[in-house]
Amino acid sequence: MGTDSTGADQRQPVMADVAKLAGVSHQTVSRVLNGAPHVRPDTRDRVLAAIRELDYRPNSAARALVTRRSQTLGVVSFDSTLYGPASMLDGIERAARSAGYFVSVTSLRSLDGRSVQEAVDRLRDQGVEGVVVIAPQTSAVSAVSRLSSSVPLVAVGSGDQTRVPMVSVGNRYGAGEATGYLLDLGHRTVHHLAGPANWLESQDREEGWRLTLQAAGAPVPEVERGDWSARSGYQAGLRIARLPDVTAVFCANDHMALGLLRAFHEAGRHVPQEISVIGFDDIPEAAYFTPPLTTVRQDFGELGRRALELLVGELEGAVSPPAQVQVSPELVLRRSVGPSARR
Amino acid sequence: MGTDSTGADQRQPVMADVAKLAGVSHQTVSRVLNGAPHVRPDTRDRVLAAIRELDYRPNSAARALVTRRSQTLGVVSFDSTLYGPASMLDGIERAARSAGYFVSVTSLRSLDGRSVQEAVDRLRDQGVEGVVVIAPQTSAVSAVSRLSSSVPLVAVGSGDQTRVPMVSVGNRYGAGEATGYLLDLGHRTVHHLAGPANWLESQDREEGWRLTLQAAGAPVPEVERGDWSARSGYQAGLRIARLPDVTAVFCANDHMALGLLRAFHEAGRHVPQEISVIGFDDIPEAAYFTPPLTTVRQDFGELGRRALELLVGELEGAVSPPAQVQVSPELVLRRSVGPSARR
DNA sequence: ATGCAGTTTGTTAGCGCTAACAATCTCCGT
DNA sequence: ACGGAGATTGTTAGCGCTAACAAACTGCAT
Repeated sequence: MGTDSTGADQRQPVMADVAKLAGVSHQTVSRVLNGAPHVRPDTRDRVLAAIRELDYRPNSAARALVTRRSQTLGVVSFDSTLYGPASMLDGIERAARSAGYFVSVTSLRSLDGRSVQEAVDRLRDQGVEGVVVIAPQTSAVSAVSRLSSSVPLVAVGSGDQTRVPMVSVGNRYGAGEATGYLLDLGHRTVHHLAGPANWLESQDREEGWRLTLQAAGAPVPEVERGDWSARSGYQAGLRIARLPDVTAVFCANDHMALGLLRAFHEAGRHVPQEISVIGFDDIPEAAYFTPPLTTVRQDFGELGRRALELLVGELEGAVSPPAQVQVSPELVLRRSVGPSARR
Repeated sequence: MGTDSTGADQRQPVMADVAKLAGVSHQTVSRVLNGAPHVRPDTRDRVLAAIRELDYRPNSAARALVTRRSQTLGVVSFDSTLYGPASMLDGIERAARSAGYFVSVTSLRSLDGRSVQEAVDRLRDQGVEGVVVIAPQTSAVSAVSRLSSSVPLVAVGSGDQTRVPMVSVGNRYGAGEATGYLLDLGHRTVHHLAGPANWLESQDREEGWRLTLQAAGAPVPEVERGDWSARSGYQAGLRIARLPDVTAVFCANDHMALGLLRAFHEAGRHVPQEISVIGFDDIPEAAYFTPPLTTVRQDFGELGRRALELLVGELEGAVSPPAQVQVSPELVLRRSVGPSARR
């Protein structure tokens, strides 16, 4: 580019350029930019005009350097391809934006302690003011609890007492609702297709299911286990379809329920006539499964939003007590459930 | 926190602290950090030891200020809740990380020109070195082309000649493959459930479908249109199920195909015996639909990765020609397709 | 021994911004 | 008309880092 014929060089304008053009000091420009009081209206106008004319953009690095605030939050996500994490990320980003923060993401393949620590460190090195960890696995949660971090941190996912503020869904409650609903329909008991053993969501949902059965005096069948994918649900479904006395299955998520439905269909087991199926999540597609899936709805976006609120509170508010926020799930009735065939 | 008994204050250590501890100048510390040549090994070791001891972290704002490089890239995404955008974002983030960049996201609700411009501006204000726009809509693409931006920019999505480098999937090709496959099976023609009219993906897939029909001399039925959601696919499916002569439908994405399958099931139209259905995307669940969905696979992650490569090339390489990269989709055969019933 | 090339380290000057304080300027009551 | 409280602006000093140059030190050929 070089220097053009007017002699003005092409470099980005800085505050001093604006100041000169407006005939004020750079500090006054700064004051206008930051909405400081005691700037005379016509001065402000001149400054704003100069800013517009030069298309001036404040340098965020310089500002961050002196204010020690980057206006940026970090998110550590796990496989943000999945509907849940993706929705949370979305919720977090939107909430962050409206609170005036940027969001820097980093996505993990595995949630072992080292990876989480690394991710948080990386974000911290970048200068984020706080971090949200989407931490659905026990390993991640314990990693987060142990985290040697000077950055405010909030976890979202399931989970119990940790030192870290946490937002989670009432997984136990939701699982209990689903299980109880099936029992009320006359099913002698309810089978369970659980998620991976090291995920908190799995554990909580399984526990909610188990406690409800026990409270009702129903037998507790052996748990089947998948990895959240439709494929694993399908495989588990083939196994379950061979068991003669199954009349109801509660799946730990909708994707596995989809695979399960597929397997039952292939095995000639009719849903809901012979077997009732309930999922968890209420992904947008669940209503269009064959048959439409009864499921436990959780609002991932809300989860993300709440997590962000917590973090911003910690950042800007005084000292917040390590909070534990719960978002309640809700049973959504569709056609994959019916009364027990064997009364 | 205040000051502890040793008199050392609690503030984050800075380069000067490391320098003092290691008995060198701060510049030498900087050299070690940046891998500059001409540092004696034992000096380097002492510096590294001091860094470890103090748990020193370079201040990224200070570095960015002086180097004019933020090591951060921006991504403008549209509804990152959807599988496609989420996967691309994932691919972009991973590629960025391995190229040494951070990723700052911002997610849009609508892709009109103003929103895109605003998002890019926001990212630019934050100091990103380049931007990837996940821009599947015509409005976004034209917005991007018009963008008054001093930031290197790459678009990912579909789309034709723009001034902006772009990575896209061979939508026309994939749609042609799907349509041709159905024709080869003896279907007199193929109906099409398209996506929103203002999405480039929709347009390209529709065009691929149309051209293939025309090339084969098949009649071109009226297009049905949805909004990508299973719900809209379901509604379109109810309409299509009423048409007597439909034997094959090509859907512009898998979610709509799911809704379509549901509608056909309810209408008593058997897939694939009476009607064949092909989708687009190959989401992980497609293999577990009832029946399993034949679809056109596209590798979203790869798309994201390529986009990032392009951007980094532009950033670090000399001057890159405005490239147009295409990723080829692939037809995946499953049971939702059969020979025409009406020969 | 002496000088010169190359290596290794240190010193200085900003990057563009805000915080803190200093200097003016207003306007009012007296 | 005069003092002072407030409003409005300007000046100075960094934030923590890297770039550019300067200084000191090494080794080896002479």
